Amino acid sequence: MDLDVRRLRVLYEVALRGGITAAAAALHVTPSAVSQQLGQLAREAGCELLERSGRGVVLTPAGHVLADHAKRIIGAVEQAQAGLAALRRDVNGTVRVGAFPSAAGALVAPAAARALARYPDLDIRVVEVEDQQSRLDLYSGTLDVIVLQEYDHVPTPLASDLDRHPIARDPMHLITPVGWGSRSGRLGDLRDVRWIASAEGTPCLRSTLHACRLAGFEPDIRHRAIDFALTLDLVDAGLGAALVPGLALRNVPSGVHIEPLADPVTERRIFAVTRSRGTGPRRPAIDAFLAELTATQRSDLEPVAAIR
Amino acid sequence: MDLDVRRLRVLYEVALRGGITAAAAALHVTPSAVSQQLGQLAREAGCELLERSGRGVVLTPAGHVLADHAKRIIGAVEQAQAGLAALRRDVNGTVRVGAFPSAAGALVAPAAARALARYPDLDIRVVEVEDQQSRLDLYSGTLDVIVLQEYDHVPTPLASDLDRHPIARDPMHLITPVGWGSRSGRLGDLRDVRWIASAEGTPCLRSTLHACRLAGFEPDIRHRAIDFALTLDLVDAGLGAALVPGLALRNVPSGVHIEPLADPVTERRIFAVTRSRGTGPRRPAIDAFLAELTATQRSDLEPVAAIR
DNA sequence: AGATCCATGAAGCGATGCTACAAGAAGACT
DNA sequence: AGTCTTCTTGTAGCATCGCTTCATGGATCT
Repeated sequence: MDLDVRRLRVLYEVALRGGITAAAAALHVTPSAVSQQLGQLAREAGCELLERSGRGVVLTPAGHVLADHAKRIIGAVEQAQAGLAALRRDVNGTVRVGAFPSAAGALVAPAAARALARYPDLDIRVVEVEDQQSRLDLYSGTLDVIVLQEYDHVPTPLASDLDRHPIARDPMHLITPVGWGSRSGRLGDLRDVRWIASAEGTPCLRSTLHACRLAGFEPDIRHRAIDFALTLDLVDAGLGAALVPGLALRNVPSGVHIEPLADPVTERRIFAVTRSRGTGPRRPAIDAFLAELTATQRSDLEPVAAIR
Repeated sequence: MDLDVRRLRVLYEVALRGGITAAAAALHVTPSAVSQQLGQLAREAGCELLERSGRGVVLTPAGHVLADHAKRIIGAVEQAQAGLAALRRDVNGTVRVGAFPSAAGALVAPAAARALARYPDLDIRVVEVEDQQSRLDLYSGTLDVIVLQEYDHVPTPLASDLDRHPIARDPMHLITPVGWGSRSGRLGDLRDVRWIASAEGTPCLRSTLHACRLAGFEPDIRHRAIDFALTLDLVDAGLGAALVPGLALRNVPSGVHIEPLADPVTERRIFAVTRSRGTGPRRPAIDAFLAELTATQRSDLEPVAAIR
């Protein structure tokens, strides 16, 4: 007669991921188990919650309603745990952090190290994630904190039930082979050279195109690299110029010349996102880690100077 | 790592009933099971939730916090069920109604019969309850609707998370042995006769005393009856007069004379109480029953005329 | 048409939660 | 004081539940 909250969790995950197999993967069980739980839940609810659509399933109206309630219930449970942890006032438990590669290495790792040093009972787990996937994992509780980037001309919309915690501004840098000599950051001087940029559809590529067009030319992109380390290696080999955010400039090859991008300054903003706790405290462990993350010094963002 | 909602239910029940044994009875399990669940919950929570105090247990601060969250979570689950039922728009399931005896017989039973006749899938269960106990059962979900009474000079406080649904006003009647002749409802004429009243501490007794004192005398109470049927039998035997609410006047013995109590009119108000659904619908089944209950005709409240 | 992916069902096994019973602690009664 | 009662907690055993594995049935893509 009563709805089982554990099954509601399963339904919520299915609604989030859009399928039984995906939900099963997120829950670390087999699709069969998910299917059985949903079947039982439908019996408890007294009506069909999802129907087959092609190869997969879609939620019925009742399924959507119930999934929405499930979200609220799961939030209330998490709030209870947070309230309890806040009452104990001790920072422990696990904090799962998802971040894109350059932030993970330059920002999250040091912050995690500081937090772990300060709170011995803390367990921080860093996962490299894709932007889109990370939001699902944040909603489902697989992740507690995600670190996102936002290029200044591409604002990132954020749902109202998520909290935004600014971390840093990360200015773009112009990098060229040392053989080319210094350009003093003038983008316009590089209208006729070969370029290295990120893959189609990435915000980094859009940012590069945006900056070049502002400077009055269309870059001649010859090479594509998603990993900034590869970008640096390509530049080091003299294959072209590139625009790279400062955070990615760690362990720079010796053949790469770096200079800050002169006016107009192009930069990306880096921020953390957590599930919003409408009322009531967040888990102290999460707050402790966020404190370390947002306390990042400006110097951490300019490793260029240290390397040059 | 996660708090189990089923265990939170157990904790909530313990907080409500004030003990493990009482909670176990309400949950229809053995105290041992409750104790084990609480132990497991304490391990999940990471701190003690209750401590022994004398023969029983009391909640620790953490226990109170968690029980409070549990209440919210349970409410959210119930809201989910209500939302689902409202979506199905069909009136079915079980409605458990608690009422004091006279209302149960005169009001609840006919309303339940009408509701059952109109909605074949409905399952209504009427339970005779004590006022105090019924509120706990309402909170814990053992009952969905309780019917309470309120004498006009003794207002009944109601928590903010409960909804009040007025049903009827039930005026008091003056009943005397037929041999005494008609008194035309003047209470002052009966200052020197023997009286029959309810037991110490009952609101009915307070109401009788209040009415007599307003009329300027202290009644000479010789007999005590809680059940109004017994009161009527005692009056029928010529042992005294009594003040009885109209609803109790069913199947009146032939030797009993009934007349409405003249000014000042003393009456009790009868109302139903349900758990408040802050936002979102109530279960259609409960609404359907409430509709029948509040649609009670005035004629139902004056069976006197039909019997006289 | 074959191949692939996804959801669902049946059988079996391990874990979980219950009952029954016993023991210990703290009032209440005589 | 001593005994009784009441309440909670612990242990052993058993039923139920939920998972995995394996197999089946649709639906889409090539």
